[in-house]
Amino acid sequence: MGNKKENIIKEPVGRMMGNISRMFLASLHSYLTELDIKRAYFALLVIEAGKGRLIQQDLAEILSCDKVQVVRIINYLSSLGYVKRGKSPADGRKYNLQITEKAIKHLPDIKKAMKDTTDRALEGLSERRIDELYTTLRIIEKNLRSSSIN
Amino acid sequence: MGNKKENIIKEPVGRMMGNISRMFLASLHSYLTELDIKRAYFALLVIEAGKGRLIQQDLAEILSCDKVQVVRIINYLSSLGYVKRGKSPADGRKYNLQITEKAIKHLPDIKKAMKDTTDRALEGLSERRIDELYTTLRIIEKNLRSSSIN
DNA sequence: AAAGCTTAGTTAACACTGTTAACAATTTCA
DNA sequence: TGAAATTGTTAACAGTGTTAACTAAGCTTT
Repeated sequence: MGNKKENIIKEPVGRMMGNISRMFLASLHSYLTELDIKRAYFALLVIEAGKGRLIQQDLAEILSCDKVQVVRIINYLSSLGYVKRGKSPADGRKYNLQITEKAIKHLPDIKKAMKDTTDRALEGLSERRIDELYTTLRIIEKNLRSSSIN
Repeated sequence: MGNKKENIIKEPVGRMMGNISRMFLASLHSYLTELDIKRAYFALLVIEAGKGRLIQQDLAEILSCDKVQVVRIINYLSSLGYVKRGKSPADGRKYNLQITEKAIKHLPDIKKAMKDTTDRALEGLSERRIDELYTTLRIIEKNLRSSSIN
C-alpha cells in the first residue's frame, strides 16, 4: 500500500531482467561462500563440457562476450587453479582450455548451487510456464540480437 | 549447425536475462544517439511521473538501487540539465526532484525509443504471452528477493 | 533544551564489467 | 613470399554495485 513501486509507471523489461540477473548471481554466490571462486561459475561449466577441446574464442562466443573478457575470466580461473591453458598442438595461436583436479572436485557443488538457485527463482511456476519462459527469452534474445547487427 | 552454442549445456536464466538486459539498453541508446543523455532514461521517466514530489530516497526504492547510485544519477541528469534538486520546504534534508524544460522537450523521444525497443524485443509474441512474461518476471523477482533477505 | 538516535544526502574508495585500441605471434591464402 | 586474417594479450577508460565514513537536519526522550 505505502509501496512507492505501486504502478506509477511500467518498468521496462530490460530493467526487470537486469535486476533479476543481479539477484540471481547474488543468490548463487550465497550458496558457495565456502569456495574461493566467486564468479565465472558458468564459464567453468562450459569449459568442463568442452572436454579440453574448447579454445578462448569459442568461450567468447558461448558467453556472448568479448575475447578480452575471456582473457580476464581465464586468468581468474587459472589463478585459482580451476583451469589450465594447454597449447594446441595443431595451431600455435590457440589454447585448449582444460579443467583441473580442483575443478573436478568442486564442480558438483557449483552445479548443485546453480540448480538450487534456479529452483528457488522459478518456485511456484509450472513446468509449462517455465518452458514458455525459456522459449520467450530465446525469442527476445534473437529479436534484440538481429536489431543490433543493423 | 556449426554454432558452438548448440546445446552443450543449459545457460542459467540469470545469465540469459543479463544478456537481454544489456542488449535492451544498447538498443534503446541506439534510438537516441542524437540526445546528449546516454543513460538513466528510466530514472528520468520516474522523476517526471513523481510530479516534483519525489525525493532521492523514493527513487532508490523504485529503481531498487542504493542511495549512492541515486546521487550519481541525479548528478548526471542535473549536469546535463534534465533535472533539478529543489529544497523541500517541509524538511531541510530532502530534495524534491523536478524535471526541467529541456527534459519536457525530450521526454517524448525517450518514451518513443522505450516503446520502440520494447516492441522490437517482444516482436512475434502474442499479447497473452507478453502478459505471462511480465507475470513470470514479477514472480521470479519476488522469489529471489525473499531469498536474499535470509 | 541537551543528548542521543534516525533519516537524507554526499564523498571516497574498491572491485568488477563492458568496450575500444594497439599489439605480437601464428596461420592462411593469393 | 608477402598480405591478410585469426588468436590471444595488454592497457586504458567509463560505468556499476557496494561499503564505510561523514554532514546536516529532524525526532525523541528525559
